[in-house]
Amino acid sequence: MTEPTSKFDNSFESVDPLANYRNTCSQLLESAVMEFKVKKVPQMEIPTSPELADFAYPCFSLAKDLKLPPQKIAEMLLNKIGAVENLKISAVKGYLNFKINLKPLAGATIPLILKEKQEYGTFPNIGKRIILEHTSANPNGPFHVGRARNPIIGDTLARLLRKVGYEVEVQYWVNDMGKQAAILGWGVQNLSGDSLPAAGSTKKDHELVRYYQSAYKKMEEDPDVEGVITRMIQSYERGDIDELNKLKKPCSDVLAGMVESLERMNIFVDKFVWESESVLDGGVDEVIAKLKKSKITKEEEGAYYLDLEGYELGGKTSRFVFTRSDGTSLYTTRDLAYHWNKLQNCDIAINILGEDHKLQARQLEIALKIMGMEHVPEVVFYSFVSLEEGKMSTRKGQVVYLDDLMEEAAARARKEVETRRPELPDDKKSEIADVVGLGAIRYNLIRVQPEKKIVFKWMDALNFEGNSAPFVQYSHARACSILRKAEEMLAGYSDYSTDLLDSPAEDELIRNLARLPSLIHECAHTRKPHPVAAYAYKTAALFNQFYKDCPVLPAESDELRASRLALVEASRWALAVALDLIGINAPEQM
RNA sequence: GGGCCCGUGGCCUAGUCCGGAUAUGGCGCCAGCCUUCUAAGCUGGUGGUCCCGGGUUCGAAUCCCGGCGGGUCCGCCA
Repeated sequence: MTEPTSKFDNSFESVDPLANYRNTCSQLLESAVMEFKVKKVPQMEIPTSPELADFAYPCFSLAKDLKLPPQKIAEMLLNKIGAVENLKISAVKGYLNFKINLKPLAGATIPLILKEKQEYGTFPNIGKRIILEHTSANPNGPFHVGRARNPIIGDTLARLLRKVGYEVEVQYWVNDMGKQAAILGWGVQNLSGDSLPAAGSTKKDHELVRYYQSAYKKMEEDPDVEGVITRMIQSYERGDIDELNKLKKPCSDVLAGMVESLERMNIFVDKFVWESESVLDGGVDEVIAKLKKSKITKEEEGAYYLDLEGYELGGKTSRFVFTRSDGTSLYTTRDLAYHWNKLQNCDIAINILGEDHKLQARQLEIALKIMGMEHVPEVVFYSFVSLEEGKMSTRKGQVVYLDDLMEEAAARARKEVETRRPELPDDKKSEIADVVGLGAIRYNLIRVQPEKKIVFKWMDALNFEGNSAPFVQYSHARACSILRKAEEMLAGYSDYSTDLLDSPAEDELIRNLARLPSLIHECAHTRKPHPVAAYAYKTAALFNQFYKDCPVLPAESDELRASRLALVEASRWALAVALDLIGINAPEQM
């Protein structure tokens, strides 16, 4: 199964306004370089600042081969290529620069966006199926912010992958076995709600986590309780269906509360797969049987493990234990069964995991290969969100719950709306506050590359200015406001001419709008969500610039007004598309 | 002890894979801009040993080696 490379393959003219130009430039470049008779496939790059060029080729390495100054090479290439329609090619400081003329670019980009609207940047179906697993948090209590990064990265990637034409199924693997499920189950069966501290919310996850916390404490204090819990674990791991069903109920209740939180964040799961299913349907037994046949499988006191000595896993790890002495399975075994099954039902499996799972993911991969699975899951790892005081911990009370963060964000946004738009009806205010507040949270957690750790600060999470979701949403709302007013004054723009858009602000904005499809393509295929946030911000900033420099409704002529209105609408859709990809709603007013 | 990841102005951050054009932007701070389409905005200024030391190269934030600091992992837990 070969993935399309991150290099663009130029077959998407109808989706990407830059595709034709990129194709042409690289062909011109390639044939010109070929004349030097060097074996080199020149790679174009996107220059740091867009005024310079849309594509550029640095001539330094060629200069070395030919023993000529880079600038000289650039000039020679320029001469060989000569004049090309719609392109301005120049040789500057050792670079061969290709700049697309604004008029043809605007003429290709704006009508395309106006036609596609929300579908701008949507690529044709690839005919491949992806199962993307994200979150899979234990259902024993509400989400805290430390865990929120997982669903946010996962959901954004799912949106990106769908946008470039994959069929994506999002799965959440529910850990309903394990010790934490037994503790929760014991708590619900043996504790009365009155004896517990009041819940911070009426949501099921917040209510039930009290049983978990209290049961955990009792288990630590009382060996009898621990004994009971251990027996519960043993019986359901042997496949005791009654015991499992008893435990599944509270898990499922907690999960319902967690899902509510996810949905409020615009995150939707297609399928929940229960860990216990892999035991009940024989999947785990199958895995154990397969692994036992491996040459590197060893046994010690009845427990079976893979001897991974030769795999260079680092540290002191060399064993992957897949059955206990009593023959029952471990979490990793069940995870293996889940993945065995999952991989059979998709072309590509992607998992979003915390960096603490790196070793485990590697072991899983090795075990899958030993079992004869030819493809293994791709994993996107992320670092943790911690507090300034340190790691988040539910038991130490050192947590910020996602629900509380969402409430606070919405409340803060509500206050802003109240002062800015006092005339709006109440429900409209609330609606805007929600969209802005929750957008700020998602934006803040997706804008940083996943491998960097994040220290949670209320000030950052609730930032409504600068590099933030509300900044982008505000630009979108401004665009919508102009369009609304245009409609009121019946200023249609069917006879606009993109040729009239030639100020510097318009130029930069249009070039940026044209880049969106290739950005989407790149981000999806490299599995990097964070540049989408940067793009949304950049587009909003350029739109604000345009907004300030180029009066739309008060434009000097009807034709100019019509043309600018077209650009406003195109910008509006690009902003909406980018926001949607990061799961943020684009309000029409705020 | 070993493996993996991170280390860019006071704070946050892009760029790092694939080395090149004056290192991207935000927050903060300072000075301006609301009688023209929403000031959650715009303009200008301030601020950098790209953790440190070597090496490779015409050229290193980027590649290699060695340190330092932080995160994370190394269970018959999940």
